[in-house]
Amino acid sequence: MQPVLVPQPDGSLRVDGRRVPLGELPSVVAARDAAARWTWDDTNRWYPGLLSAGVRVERAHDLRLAHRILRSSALASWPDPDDAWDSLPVTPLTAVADEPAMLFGPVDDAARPDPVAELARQDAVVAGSAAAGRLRLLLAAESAGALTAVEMYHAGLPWLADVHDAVLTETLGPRPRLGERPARLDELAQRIRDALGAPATLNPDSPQDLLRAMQRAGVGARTLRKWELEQLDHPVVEPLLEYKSLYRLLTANGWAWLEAWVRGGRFRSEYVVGGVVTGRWASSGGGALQLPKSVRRAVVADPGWTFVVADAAQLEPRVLAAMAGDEVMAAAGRGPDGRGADMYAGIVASGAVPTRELAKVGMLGAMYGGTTGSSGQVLPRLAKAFPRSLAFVDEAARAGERGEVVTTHLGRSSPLPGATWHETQAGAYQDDAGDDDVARARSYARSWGRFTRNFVVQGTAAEWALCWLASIRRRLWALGVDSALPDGAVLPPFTGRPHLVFFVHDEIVVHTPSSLAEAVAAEVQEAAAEAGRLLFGDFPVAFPLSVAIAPSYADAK
DNA sequence: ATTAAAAGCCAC
DNA sequence: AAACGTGGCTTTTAAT
Repeated sequence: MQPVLVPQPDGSLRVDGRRVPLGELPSVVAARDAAARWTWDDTNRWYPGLLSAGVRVERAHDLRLAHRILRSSALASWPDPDDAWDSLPVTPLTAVADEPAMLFGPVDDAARPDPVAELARQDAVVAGSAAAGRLRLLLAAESAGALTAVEMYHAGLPWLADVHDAVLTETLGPRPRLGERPARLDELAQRIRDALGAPATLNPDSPQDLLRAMQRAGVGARTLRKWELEQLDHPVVEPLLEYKSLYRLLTANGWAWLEAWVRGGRFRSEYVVGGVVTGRWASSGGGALQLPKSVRRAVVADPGWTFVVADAAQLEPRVLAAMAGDEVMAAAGRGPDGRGADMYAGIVASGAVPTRELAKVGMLGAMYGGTTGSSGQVLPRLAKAFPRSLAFVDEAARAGERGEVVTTHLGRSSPLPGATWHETQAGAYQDDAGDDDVARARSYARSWGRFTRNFVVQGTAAEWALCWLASIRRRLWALGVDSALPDGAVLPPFTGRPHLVFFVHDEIVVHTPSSLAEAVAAEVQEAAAEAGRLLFGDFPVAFPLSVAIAPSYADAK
């Protein structure tokens, strides 16, 4: 049930006691029953090659990812000092997929630690935990996430380069020759110079030059931040803000981006599972997690296909309510029919605060540690209406201020503050400590408290999202039908079935044959309910989604 | 010439 | 209104 891939010195693998030449791995995997949990050092190292060979894996155990969680979890006690598993690098997907000869990467790496021993060690650590069930769920979800991330890279996000190019041309003007400024930016640069009475040599791309020119013109700006410029009353503000906005589009998602990251009608950015301390995913290359709304028009489904786009509404406050056991706040998120409604509207309906906007900034402030402005002002009212949730995040913040570890619902623990932090705290208790030493220590402590306050919520929301993803992935596969080509050949994974193509923290995009879109939408809904049950059992918290079916990502929002 | 930091904006 | 969490990425500018 749990075959382990053990790299051998001769470049082959040992699986279930049998020697398997690398080239035979796909057929060995394909021959096993679907319940097998494939256990390996690094999903990124083995799974891309399997997918390329047309073999999908249902379940996996990623030893590297599991190790990272267990090593620092406060819900487990790890028996050994640091070893090779603590510094095992993740295999970059680009290294595996770009080079067919490297389908599985090099295997004869003597430094690779023993996966069989590591699995036994991890099993023992989990079994010895008082929260073994939660940890098992977390490890399973993390590993399923690793499979999903590789599959999304394999499939890619459908991307029409000509639509992207049209967006750029409409906004910036036609693509200029190398080193030249697009027409629209050029006009704005001239308007900026005119408004400042600056010479033609003024380059708005140089913050130094620009700020100096603005000071000479008496604009009164101290920085070039957008929000600060918006406060000013000067003719340069409007063209400058426009320039900055277009410049951003050009440099971050312009023609160069298009050429670098879009190939064959697909955008591929590598997801880094667990790449954020809280357990959120990071991404590498192309900035998948910051795709600006302006270019999402280019995300267009294949002919005959469409997208199901879903995002979890107010995920973090719902997660907070559930982990804090706050029935009152959970009720505010269930709505009149009990199936889930706008949580901020529910908070208003409860009488705690007068407007939705205040409910929103107040809850965000509670989860981020905000103290100023309208957010700070409504906190006392929220604390009175929802004492359990507010006390929960406050306790996480206090633990952080004391330099302690906090832990998510399933058992991912925060790191400890570094040496500088401790030195600063110690500095406040020196005999010769001045007011500034004490203030700095307090500021550092508060800052770490904001981190731990947010960690428990963001981290548990990431766990919910992992379970959601895993459930969607499994349901889509079960829903799918194997498409056969006219000659009877079966299409490889994901070329004929609905599949995940995008994920950002609390939002997913499924690329699906149009005929299955409604069924996919229903499964995505079911998966959200399942994720809630997996994490919080019978606790009555709702996780409603907003779901849209549209052939373009931009139209789904 | 190369690297690192700083500033700023994008996403959630 | 502008301090209040997690990141990636690009450019300019300073440092080596």
